[in-house]
Amino acid sequence: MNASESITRPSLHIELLGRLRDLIIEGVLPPGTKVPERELCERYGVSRTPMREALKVLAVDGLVWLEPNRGAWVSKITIKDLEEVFPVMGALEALSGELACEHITDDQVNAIRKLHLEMIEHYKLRDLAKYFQANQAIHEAILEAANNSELTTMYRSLAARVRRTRYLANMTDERWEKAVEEHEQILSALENRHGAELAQILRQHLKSKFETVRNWLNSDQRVKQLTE
Amino acid sequence: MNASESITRPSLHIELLGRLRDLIIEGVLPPGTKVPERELCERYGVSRTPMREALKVLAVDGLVWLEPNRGAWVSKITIKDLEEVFPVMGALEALSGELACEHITDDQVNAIRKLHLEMIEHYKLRDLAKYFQANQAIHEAILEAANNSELTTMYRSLAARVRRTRYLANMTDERWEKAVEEHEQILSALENRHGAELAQILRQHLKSKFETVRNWLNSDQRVKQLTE
DNA sequence: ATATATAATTATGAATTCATAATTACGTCA
DNA sequence: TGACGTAATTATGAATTCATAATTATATAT
Repeated sequence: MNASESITRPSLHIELLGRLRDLIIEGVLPPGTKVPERELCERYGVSRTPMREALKVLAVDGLVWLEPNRGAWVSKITIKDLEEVFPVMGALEALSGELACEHITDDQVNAIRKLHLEMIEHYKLRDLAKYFQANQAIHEAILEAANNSELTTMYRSLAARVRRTRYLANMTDERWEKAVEEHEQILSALENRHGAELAQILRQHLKSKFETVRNWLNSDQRVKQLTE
Repeated sequence: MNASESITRPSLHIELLGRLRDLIIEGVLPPGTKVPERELCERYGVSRTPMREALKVLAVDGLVWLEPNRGAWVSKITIKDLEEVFPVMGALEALSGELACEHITDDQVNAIRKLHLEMIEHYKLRDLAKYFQANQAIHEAILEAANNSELTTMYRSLAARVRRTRYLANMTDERWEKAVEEHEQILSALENRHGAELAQILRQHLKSKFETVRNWLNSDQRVKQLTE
């Protein structure tokens, strides 16, 4: 018997996990705020049990902070946190580049090239939101090509935490241009299956991104918003 | 007011998390077995609520598998899983080497040298258990010197999963000798703060380890034990 | 008015309860 | 005997309840 077709309703805490993660990543629940447990339970029509199970998982993921007997709080993002997260993300991204070059098919390269060209269009039109979307899709496609689910899980978990910094608003024209140039190199390395080179570029690419985030975090109002 | 001294009792699910993790890593609960929820609740004198919270967290960690409406099962380890885990561990270990070389103090190097010499003694006496213990302590010390809590968390989570393969029994004399040689290089690179070199050695070191594990997994009875 | 002590309220952590799904035991019939 | 269907049992998922910790409101004294 093959169990792959068996009908399984996902449990409530798994469903909630997705919703809560989105609320935090999208910034609906901003860093530093208390997670309104009762309110969320009412909103999603569930009892506290699955909600609290989901919160425990999010705590391990680093998106919320559990204060014993005082409830759950949305994690703040400090510069120190990012200084720790980025090198790890860099290592994972470099690995994803290496593995992608080993496994990637021509079809997958073509798909990425298509995304790349779309991204360039968005860049030319200075459509930051769409640029960002295409950008993210490219990195996801490389991850997909790397074909390593452990890597994917870990990378996504870190990416989610960085994403909610919404650093994009702080992207300078100069930085943007550089990012696009780096993406040309990324595509080229992928096309030629130059794993080591791609790893190196992706690391550099992420380092530049970190600088953007760092600048963003250093601007006064942002520091307030995220760390108070 | 400084909250650093405030008294906080850890919640039950956190306590349980540690106990359960140990039970799985130590092999008391072998891969593929059902997690005896009721039994464990009685054993630790807790209700099902915190126990189930802990299981949800372990599921995210990859140590247990939750089958909807059928309970929790200790995750099996397949060769395919390890083929995914090892490259990721390699990348993380390489990073830990790089970062350690940037930050490590002379005291820390001395401590590692001491551990290294102890390890060599255990090797000469062919005391596998003690050798393994010292070995693990060295890798932990490098991780400590890297001074990156994100990295530490991720590395430990993967290391725990690999550790429970108990591959050591399968270590050949030849392999053991090679491992010791690699450790000489590790110490030397650390002493000289050669980050890139250390990263490279650690990656190689882990790759050899993977080969040992792979051989171990390929021996018939082990495959049965872990995957049936 | 401000600080402190006490009471009322609310939120949290965890046990318990309950509905339902899954499993096992039993009985029937070929 | 063994395949099938049904009943009894057990386990699971989630809601509810309950004891206690934390917070807020109120009262008292300086």
